[in-house]
Amino acid sequence: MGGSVINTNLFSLRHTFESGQPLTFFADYNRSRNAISYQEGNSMFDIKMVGSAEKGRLVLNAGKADGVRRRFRLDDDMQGIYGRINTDPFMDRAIRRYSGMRLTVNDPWETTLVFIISQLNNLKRIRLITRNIIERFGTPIKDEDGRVVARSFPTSEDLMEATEKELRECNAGFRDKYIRSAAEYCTNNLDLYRLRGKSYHALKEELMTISGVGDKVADCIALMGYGRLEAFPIDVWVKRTLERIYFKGRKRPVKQLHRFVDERFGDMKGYAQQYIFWGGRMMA
DNA sequence: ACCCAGGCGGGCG
DNA sequence: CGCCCGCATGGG
Repeated sequence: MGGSVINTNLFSLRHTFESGQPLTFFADYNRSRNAISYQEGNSMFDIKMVGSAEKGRLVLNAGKADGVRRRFRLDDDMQGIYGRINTDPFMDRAIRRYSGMRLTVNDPWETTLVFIISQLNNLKRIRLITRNIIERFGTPIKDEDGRVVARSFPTSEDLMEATEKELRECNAGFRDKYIRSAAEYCTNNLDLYRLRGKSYHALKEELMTISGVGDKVADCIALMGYGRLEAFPIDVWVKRTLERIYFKGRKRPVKQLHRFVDERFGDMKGYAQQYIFWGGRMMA
């Protein structure tokens, strides 16, 4: 069952959960309990955070500790990462305010689906659509009495049976065809789980062969589905924030922004992006 | 009414 | 290559 405890340094369950990453679209976070629960495969996770973000502990009522360590990147050296990306007053402020916010490690297919849904969309609707799809196509998980207590995230194979009409009913909108096509393609043509060893650029190239996955979404998948910290997805928020903080509010082509962050944040770009994304939204 | 959201594919020059 | 357009849907 559970019962285990993980000691944490510079980890905030709340900021991690509220920062718009794939897990946050289907896990349930209770702010007053400072606890989350979610389904992963056949296992249920129920995790409560105690103590401060600087030094705290995670109490697992359900779920395995090693999986939690990996999912929340608890072995990352945040002190070192902050030292690397805290390059200016804006970053300093974002790091202070969201101290302990981690990148999460998510399943490649889940991440792919979520970020296909994310295009031209907002966090609230991404969450709605994701939940609808899980509810409709996820495999039911039952208790001893046969009652459905949860549903697992639908695999690509599960989603091959989804019609465009059904996906529209999940509020997917024009993304229905991308979802269908990705489900089939990732079942029959591209095994996402075999891409883990590839270089960042090779990985991106493979991901972009999926219809509905372009440069930005591929970066999101690389970062949050494969843990590639070299990835720096630039969405409208990140673009605006970079321009505001580093270019006096002048519009800059995405290509130039990529060169800028490559130089500035180096191999910790991915973490920098998460703080710029969330800090830029919340501290505008 | 209009604009926007963790963009992408396709068509055109 | 780059540019421009349409795309569903709900909220401000």
